[in-house]
Amino acid sequence: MKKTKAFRLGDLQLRIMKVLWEHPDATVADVLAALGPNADLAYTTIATMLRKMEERGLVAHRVDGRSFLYHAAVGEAEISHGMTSHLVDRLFEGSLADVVSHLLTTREVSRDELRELEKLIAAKKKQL
Amino acid sequence: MKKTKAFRLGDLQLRIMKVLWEHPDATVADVLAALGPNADLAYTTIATMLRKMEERGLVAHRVDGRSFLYHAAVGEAEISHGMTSHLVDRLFEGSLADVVSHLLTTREVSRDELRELEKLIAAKKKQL
DNA sequence: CGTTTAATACTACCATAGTAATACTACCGC
DNA sequence: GCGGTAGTATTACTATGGTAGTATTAAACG
Repeated sequence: MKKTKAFRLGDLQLRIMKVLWEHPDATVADVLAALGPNADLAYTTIATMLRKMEERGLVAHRVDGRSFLYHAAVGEAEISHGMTSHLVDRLFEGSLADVVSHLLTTREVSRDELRELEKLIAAKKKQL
Repeated sequence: MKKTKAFRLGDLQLRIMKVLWEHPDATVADVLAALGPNADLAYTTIATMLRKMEERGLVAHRVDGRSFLYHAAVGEAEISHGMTSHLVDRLFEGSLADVVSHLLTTREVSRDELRELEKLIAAKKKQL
């Protein structure tokens, strides 16, 4: 069993994963560019993070000439699921209703969004 | 402004906060006991964590004889909101529908829970 | 060919979370 | 009053995330 512990991703690591999910086979320079100039990071910072993340099994690379082409080694669904479940379990004891209730009371919600939610729930209901 | 950065709580820290929200004015021994014997931690581990958390402004204490009585210095709502928002923003770009959709597809959901969610949404709708 | 240069590798910090042993200290019971 | 004990204080160590400088190497260009 792998048991990647696919939660516990730092902010930068998650941003890098997002880049790799969208652009597989990215070089260090590609990732740095994709993070945008707002994220004022050194080239070597990204390179180091990618190496550390590869150690952890989050990403992998293949060689292309002198360059490494990195790609995500775990899917977005797995990470999302891991991180979300972790939070829901830790903070709301796994109660779905508690999470949604919390979200509805603490965030700005538009009428459109509410309609969207109703649709989601109706669909799920039919599926049961 | 304090800007407590009220997310980024480790697991143990969150468990301690939960204890203090339920039992204010708890001693180190009280917290340790409340965490249960399953959590096999040393007395000094809790004491150290509490001191570190006090440095960060998460908890505070008052003196009672030789003992410190600890209480939470930030509310449960603030922590929940901070942690949840952080995750929703980082992982789902702030989209409520995306979060709920994800929760519905990745977790076991009972018909009762769905009904509960519908009720929550209906209530919110009326409130707008 | 030799030199610039672009790539990775190595090393080194700092911060925070978690964990705990050890040291100090003051009260309480005898 | 003295010693045990119940507290806190100090110190320390591991792991991980973030950040980046320096070293090395190999390719490319003239």
